[in-house]
Amino acid sequence: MPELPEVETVVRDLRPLLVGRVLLDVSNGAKRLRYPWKPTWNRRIRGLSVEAIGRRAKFIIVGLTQDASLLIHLGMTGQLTCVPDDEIVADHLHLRFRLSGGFELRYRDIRRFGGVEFHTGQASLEKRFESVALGPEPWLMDGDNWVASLMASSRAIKSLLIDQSTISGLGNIYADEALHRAGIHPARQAKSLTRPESTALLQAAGCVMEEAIAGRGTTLRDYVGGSGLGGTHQHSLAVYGREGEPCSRCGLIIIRIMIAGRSSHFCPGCQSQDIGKRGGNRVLP
DNA sequence: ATGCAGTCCTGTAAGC
DNA sequence: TGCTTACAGGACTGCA
Repeated sequence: MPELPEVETVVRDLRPLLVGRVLLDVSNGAKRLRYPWKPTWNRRIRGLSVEAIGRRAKFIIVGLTQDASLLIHLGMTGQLTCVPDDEIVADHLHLRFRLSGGFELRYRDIRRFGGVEFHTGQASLEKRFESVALGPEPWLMDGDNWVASLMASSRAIKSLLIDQSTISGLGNIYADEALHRAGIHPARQAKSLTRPESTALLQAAGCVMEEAIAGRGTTLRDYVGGSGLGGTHQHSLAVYGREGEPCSRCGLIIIRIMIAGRSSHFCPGCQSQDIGKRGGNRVLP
């Protein structure tokens, strides 16, 4: 399930493989994606070449000549890879962009929660981003604005962390990891956090993401990077997916509860329900 | 306005 | 063994 670190890894992998290549053609499968590719785009991409590749939150932006771009979201199981065009074709492959030099940019997505869009002009792209109302990424979030957002919300802090309009890039895995690192119980009301706790949580979110990027992301099920290689950060997770195992910091057994319809993993020792208790203002390695 | 539950989708695993 | 059911969750819709 690609969150910010996985998307960043895909971008970094693809950059040397993709930049400078010309889009020759595209073929798309019959199954409808959440963000569907329109057949009218087929001829419009022909002859455009890749100038840059970047990322905003969990969206990948492939910058093309003539001010055009591809906007890609991987959803839950999306895979964007650049491979030689004779590479074996796997199931659930939805889009194949034929590239110069005998390569293909492939979009594969088992559960079809993602997709690829074509945009022309900066305005079209900006309008698209406005419609999803993305908050800042953790390391760009202003501390005072962050504290204010938390103080204004009676929601569970876990629910706020995965809400892309408040802060972008975190999903279920890294939200659980950030809460554990900051010593905050996921069910705490956002407005119950003290200022030091809020600040520690923001810092923890940034650290967790940076470490995950360094490990090429977390491969639990379907995620692979842009060259098809998986991540290694699953070996470094402190709480996510570790229900019933002892906490590496205090030894208590990690618990899983449901918050806002999502699994939330936490350590009852390190993450107290009580305000300011048990290391709420610490950021530990 | 706010926040929750439901929806989409398929593969995997648990349970009977 | 073979079926049914639950679960995984990013982003969106609809409802209270």
